[in-house]
Amino acid sequence: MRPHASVMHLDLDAFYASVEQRDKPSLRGKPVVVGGISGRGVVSTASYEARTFGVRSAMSTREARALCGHAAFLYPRFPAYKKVSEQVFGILRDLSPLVEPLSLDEAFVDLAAADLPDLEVGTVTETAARIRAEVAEITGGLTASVGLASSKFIAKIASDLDKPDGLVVVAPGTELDLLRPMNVKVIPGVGPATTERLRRAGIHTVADLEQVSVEELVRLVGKSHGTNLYKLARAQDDRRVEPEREAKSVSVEGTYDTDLTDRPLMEQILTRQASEVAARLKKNGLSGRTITIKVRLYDFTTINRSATLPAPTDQASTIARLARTLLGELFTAGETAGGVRLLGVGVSGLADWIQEDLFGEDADEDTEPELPLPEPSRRPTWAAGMDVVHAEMGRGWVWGSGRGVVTVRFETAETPAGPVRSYAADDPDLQPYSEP
DNA sequence: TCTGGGGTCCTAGGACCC
DNA sequence: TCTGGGGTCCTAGGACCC
Repeated sequence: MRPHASVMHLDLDAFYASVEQRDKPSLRGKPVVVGGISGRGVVSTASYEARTFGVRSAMSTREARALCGHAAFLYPRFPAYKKVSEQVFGILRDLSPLVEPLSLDEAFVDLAAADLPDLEVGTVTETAARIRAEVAEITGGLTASVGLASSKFIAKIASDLDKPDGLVVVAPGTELDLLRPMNVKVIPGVGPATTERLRRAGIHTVADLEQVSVEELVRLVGKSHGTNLYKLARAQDDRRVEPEREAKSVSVEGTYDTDLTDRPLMEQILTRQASEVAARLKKNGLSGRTITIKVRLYDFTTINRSATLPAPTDQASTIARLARTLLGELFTAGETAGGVRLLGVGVSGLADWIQEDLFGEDADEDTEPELPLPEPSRRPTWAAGMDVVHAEMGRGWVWGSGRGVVTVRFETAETPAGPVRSYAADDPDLQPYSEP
């Protein structure tokens, strides 16, 4: 714990949905749900208007539709979110060299490393207010909620207290007053399983937790978690803001609308996923020794099987071959019999170097025949939400599609709400649009 | 048609080495 | 005729986060 409220936590409000409302003027003020739209999809982000109907992140899209059928259901547009995220991180890095990203929409910033006259409450509060204004300015109106406190733990809790568009400063010395009445669930790392264990021990609030000895907590939830909880219940947190964190694994997985049972098809899927993993490894100059496959069965039980190579690889063919072997072992053991809903491949044990290819063999020749694959929650060619451009009407986005017809609304962030038109799905005048 | 995808960290047991 | 102990690597599974 520091003597000043110099740790800032910033969180962009309903991030994906807010970017959609910015870029789709007709959706401003309306319920918007971004996520997997197809059979087994879940909600990534709901706009605040959709939240009033009870829609929440991680809820199945099916349930979200039942709660708020008139919402706009959109596929995520990651390139757009990434661009906004980079703009915001630019602002944060101009403020301090110590910025720790937690995701596209969330970061810690160490104000003690910023160029500020002092770290008094007034100064850091003004700084945070300025940053929030800059974020709104550069992103075209997106709001951020910010927490300022003497530690990461309290800053994170603070940013949540006045969402959306909030700014909360926890004055040094007042941390425990804030914390004690709160439910243990507010502690990051305390999820459903831990909450239940603590509940059975009669521990509900942080104040309850504070009464429990380390020994007892370790007995309840394990050594590492127990000692952490003991400290956090006392607001003891001296974790640093870490600007660079190295990746530890790279993986690709997909959930299929109908369960998979066909082994050759599953091998094809693994092979394609292995190529994606290899491409991402190469792009980042990484390679890894441990190949893991992940298989989620029809009943949601999850199986991982891994094997470790003598030397790291970034070769699609090597990853794919091993992945198929691991899958074969599951088939032999009869574990896939009931059907598989999710299949994935990952590489861990990463090194940021690649062993010299001493024998000049290999050169990844993926000559596997391309078979049609069921896409994970197969994206229609015209996915709801995607950007398009029409030869005469200009830019717009896909409102919906089906039965050979695409309906488009012609508007962008810079226009007023625009008109809706429908076209044949194969109309050559209509094309997907991507940022130049 | 309940339950995504990309991660991180922890635990626990067995192999193996000194 | 008794049954070390520490350390590291590997595998599998689970909890959790956004």
